[in-house]
Amino acid sequence: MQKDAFDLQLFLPYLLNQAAEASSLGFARIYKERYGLLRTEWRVLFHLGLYGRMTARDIGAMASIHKTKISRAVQRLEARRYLKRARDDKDRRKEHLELTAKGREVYADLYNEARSYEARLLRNMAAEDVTTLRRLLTALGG
Amino acid sequence: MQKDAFDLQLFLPYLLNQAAEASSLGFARIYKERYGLLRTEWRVLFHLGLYGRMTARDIGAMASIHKTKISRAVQRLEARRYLKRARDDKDRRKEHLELTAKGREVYADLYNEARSYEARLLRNMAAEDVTTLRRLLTALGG
DNA sequence: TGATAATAGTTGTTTTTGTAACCAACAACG
DNA sequence: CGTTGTTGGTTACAAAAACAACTATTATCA
Repeated sequence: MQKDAFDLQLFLPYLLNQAAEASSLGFARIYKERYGLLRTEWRVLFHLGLYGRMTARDIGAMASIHKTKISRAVQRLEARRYLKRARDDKDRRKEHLELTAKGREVYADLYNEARSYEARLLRNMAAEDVTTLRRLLTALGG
Repeated sequence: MQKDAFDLQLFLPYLLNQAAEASSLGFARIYKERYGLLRTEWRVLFHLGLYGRMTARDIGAMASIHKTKISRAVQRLEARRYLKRARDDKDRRKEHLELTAKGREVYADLYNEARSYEARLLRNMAAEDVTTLRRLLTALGG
């Protein structure tokens, strides 16, 4: 039919999804079981933990997450006292989000988990391959 | 704090998810808009198109899709007359699934779309990198 | 055999997500 | 100003996914 065979297992969007799902699973179990967090909540938490005070809009733009998802994640994180909101005085539409002490604790714990989890994931991969992988994924997904 | 900085954008599960989502989007639009298919439906269709007659269980095992998702995808594909079911005579729990002529047409069309879509995705990537990428993703996600 | 467990697949219910409509505050421009 | 458009964020409703419980059939093994 065609000279180079097409295998679904090699189709890039499919392959990426499989790899993403498989490699997210273990970490998801941690933040889910330990803190009852959802995927978007973990992401918002990490954005605030890593980059400090920012608005919902900025997180959305940076992570390509829809604003409704962020809105709900922020609500739940606030309900657990992981973050607090502060309206911007200049532009009263904006809300600056910031982790509380409790939120920073959770973040610090998950941060360590993330690092060791990733180390386990990449345990058997050559350092050069890891670099290449990151570069290519960034090109595809940025 | 720590010697090698941790950037969320480089955290592998995150990066993989971003790349997977971004690279699935365009193809999803095609099967969605053109045929009203859902993600799992497209996947089931492709399994049957590529590998021929198989059972729901086998598809699930091969693609790591939960059986309830497959069950519902099969229902919808059957309702559209894209596939037909046949009970196994030896083991009457099993159902062999097979594409109809109509299903094969849709498959053939999407097959071509998948190939050209992937080609566009990889347009700017060196052939060697593509090989490496597939190898690494397979190692992560298989 | 017959009781127990395992397998293939379906159905029902609850969570999450996606989409659209919405409100309030600000911007632009006549 | 004031009308029109845009932006940041929330809410409501519909679509989809996750999870658990279920039926029917076959396998296991005392």
